[in-house]
Amino acid sequence: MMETLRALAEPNRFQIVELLRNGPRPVGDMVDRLHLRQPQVSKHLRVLSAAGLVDVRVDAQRRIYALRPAPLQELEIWVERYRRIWEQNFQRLDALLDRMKSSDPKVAEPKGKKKKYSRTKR
Amino acid sequence: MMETLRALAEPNRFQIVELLRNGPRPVGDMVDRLHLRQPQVSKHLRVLSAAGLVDVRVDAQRRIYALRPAPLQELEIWVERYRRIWEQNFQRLDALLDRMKSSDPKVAEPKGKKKKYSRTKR
DNA sequence: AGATAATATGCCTTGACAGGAATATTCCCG
DNA sequence: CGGGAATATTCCTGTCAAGGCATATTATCT
Repeated sequence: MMETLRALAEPNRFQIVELLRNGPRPVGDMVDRLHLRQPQVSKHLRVLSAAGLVDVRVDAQRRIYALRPAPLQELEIWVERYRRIWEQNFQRLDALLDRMKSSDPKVAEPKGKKKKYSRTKR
Repeated sequence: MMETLRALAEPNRFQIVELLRNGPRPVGDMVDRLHLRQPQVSKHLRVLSAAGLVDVRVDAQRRIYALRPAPLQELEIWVERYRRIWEQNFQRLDALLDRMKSSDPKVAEPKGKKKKYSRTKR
C-alpha cells in the first residue's frame, strides 16, 4: 500500500500507469509517447515492478509491460473505507468524540465556550 | 491528484490521515498517538493542508484538524477508472491492440512466433 | 503582566531519489 | 559471426524533502 503510493506519486510513473491502462506496451512505445529518455523509463518501470504495479512479458528483445490489478484494487479498497466521511457528515459525532477523548474529568461542557487542554507532557 | 498522492506517500502523513478518519483531532493528540515530535507533525499537517487533505479549526490555542473529503473522492474516482482492467480480463484485446499499434504493414501474424520491432529512432 | 500550554517556523544536516550520459546485455537477422 | 535494435544497468550529480532542535507565536489563566 505504501509502496503503491510511493510509486504512483512520481509524475512520470503516474503517466506510465495511465498509459498502461489502455493495455500492455513495450518500453520503446512509452519512450516515444511520454517524451522521456529510455533509461529513465526503464528505471521507472523497475520501481513500478518492485511495487507490483506492472508485469513483464518478454517478446524477443522487447519487454511488454502490463498493469497488475492487485495493488490498484487494494488502493480502491483503502479509499473506500473513507466513504462514510462524506456520506454521513459526522459533525455531531465529532464534538462527542472530542469530549470523550479529553482527559479532563469534567466531561460535561461548562457554559464557557472554550475547553481545557488535554496534553500534559512535552 | 498528483499532490494528493505525494502527500499520502509519506508514511507519517499516511498515518495522520488514518487517524483523522476517526474524526477531527488536535495536533497534540496526534503527537501522542503517533510517537512523533510536535514540529514534524505540524510540518506534515502543513503539507496535508496544502494538498487540501485537511482543514483547520481554531479552538483556543489548539488547532483541530479534520479530513477534507474532496481529494479522497477524486482519488476514488481515478482508481475506479481502472476497474475494467480486472473486471473484464482483456488478454484477447491485448493481442489485438498489439497488432494494431504495430507499424508493421503486415498486420496478420505470420507463422513465425515473433513480431518485428516498432521503434525506428533512438 | 507573567507563566505556561499548544502550535508553528526557521535553520541546518542528511539521505533518498530522479535525471543525464555512457555502457552492458540480450536478442534477432542477414 | 557481425551488426544493430531494444532494453537494462551503472555511475555521477543535483535537488528536494524529512528529521532534529531551537525559537517564535498565539492564546489562556491566575
